[in-house]
Amino acid sequence: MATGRTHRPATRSRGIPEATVARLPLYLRALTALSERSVPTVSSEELAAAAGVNSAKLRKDFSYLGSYGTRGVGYDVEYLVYQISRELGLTQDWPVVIVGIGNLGAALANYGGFASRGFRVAALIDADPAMAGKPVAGMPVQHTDDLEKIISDNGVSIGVIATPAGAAQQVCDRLVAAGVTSILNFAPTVLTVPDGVDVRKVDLSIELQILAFHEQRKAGEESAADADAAAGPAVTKNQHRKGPDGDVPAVMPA
Amino acid sequence: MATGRTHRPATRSRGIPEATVARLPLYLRALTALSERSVPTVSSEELAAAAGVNSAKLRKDFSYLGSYGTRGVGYDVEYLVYQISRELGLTQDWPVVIVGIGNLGAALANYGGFASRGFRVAALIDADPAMAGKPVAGMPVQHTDDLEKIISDNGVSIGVIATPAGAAQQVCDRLVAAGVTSILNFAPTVLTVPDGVDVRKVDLSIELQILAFHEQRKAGEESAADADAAAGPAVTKNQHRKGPDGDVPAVMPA
DNA sequence: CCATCTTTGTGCACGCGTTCACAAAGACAT
DNA sequence: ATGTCTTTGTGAACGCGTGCACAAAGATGG
Repeated sequence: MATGRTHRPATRSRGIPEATVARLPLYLRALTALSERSVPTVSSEELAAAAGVNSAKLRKDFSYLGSYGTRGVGYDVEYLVYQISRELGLTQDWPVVIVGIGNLGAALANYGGFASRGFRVAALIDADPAMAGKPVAGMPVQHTDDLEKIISDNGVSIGVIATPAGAAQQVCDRLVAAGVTSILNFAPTVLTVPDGVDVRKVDLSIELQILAFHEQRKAGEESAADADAAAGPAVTKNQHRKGPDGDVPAVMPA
Repeated sequence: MATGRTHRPATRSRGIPEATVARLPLYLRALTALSERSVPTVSSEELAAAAGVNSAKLRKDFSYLGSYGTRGVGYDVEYLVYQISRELGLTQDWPVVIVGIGNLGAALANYGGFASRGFRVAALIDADPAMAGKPVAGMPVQHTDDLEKIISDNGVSIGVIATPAGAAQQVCDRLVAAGVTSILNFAPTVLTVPDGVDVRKVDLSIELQILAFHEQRKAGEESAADADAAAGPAVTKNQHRKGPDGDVPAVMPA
């Protein structure tokens, strides 16, 4: 017995499944596009195609929000845009700070998608004194020393971490201590946060590695038996069977 | 209908669950850190803590790869690093191209995490003639016209799309036609690709919106006051009907 | 007003992923 | 060698997410 049970049943979403929440922005984007083209109504089938999901899934997702459709007709685009926006909390303004104004941080600061939908970059923060005052995306970079004051003055509750991995946890701790309760982490590290703080991570390296896995698998299927020719000492350890896979693992580095 | 999209029942991983594959890079990172500190072995409990996952989950994940641990001791760090690397296909070199060298594309080009682990930026491609030849991350940007040639000359099978949303599908089509079978998409669009092509998307805006949802929920729990009748226009489902187009729907919030 | 047609909303079944809990396996001390 | 102790590997239960398939709801036309 190692640790006591601090079992949280995850986030108690107001009845809306997490998987559904993750798709709402997708629907919202598709709906916004329709709205701009002045399309009045849309069927679940059409909208699902535009969002790249199954239509049954879409209908079930919407059912968690309430009954906003009209049978025989479909969904009112404008109405749905509003409902989803409200559900996602996009009808209010969310000031965010970006910490770590390197290449990525600067790119994020310039990213239009931020401001487009309820999010406003309240401040850019960097630890490098040479960056202080320097304008990025039409906004002066501020020094990390003022982090706490910036957070509290602007009522920031969402922070974006784009620092090197080594600084991420420290920055995270300061953000949380200053009152930030949601963090979007671009640094390749596992962040530890107290209960009640949400962390989402975006990791370019991980995404690429997942792609590489599938890519390797695809390559291995077409021309089977050519990538395993690597030499290596025979290992008595792996006498396990791996199922129907014809893979022959037998290599181990010293 | 226009798109006859065949929906994939996910990828048919050769026995290794997709969820496990997605965690392997996480384990690999933690193991690499241990390796650099010359730690010889690690228990599932320790490694799980470092990777931020449940230890039982980690053991089950590893069980899909084979029996690489020693009971009573743990896992050999070096051995596991190698096994996971091999499983992910990181023992070989993956040339990638980045298309769309704006702020984000440039940031990606400079991102160290790319080159660190089997991935090599083979080329930077942009549609802007003014960018052509300009060095970014010590590498000259090439024009979109040469995309097909670049792909085939370098044997690129992984492409990164960092273009504006409007250009993404077109770029995607050209990449796929040229032989790319894995795409990492940063453009806020749903990409349609033929069977056999993997697409992973990274969407900053979506991540923020998901955070906003939880943030709103957190705020709403503390001060349960305005949830429904907030700023919503007085429109009910049945009354709401947009007449003939021309009228501006009055459903949008401030 | 009734029939028909379209599309939503959802009950249900199934499969995947997660977690628990424990037996088996090996290290280590005596 | 034998017993004890640690840690793995996994069977089994459970819960969530997905997709099918269909009844209910409403529009539309006669």
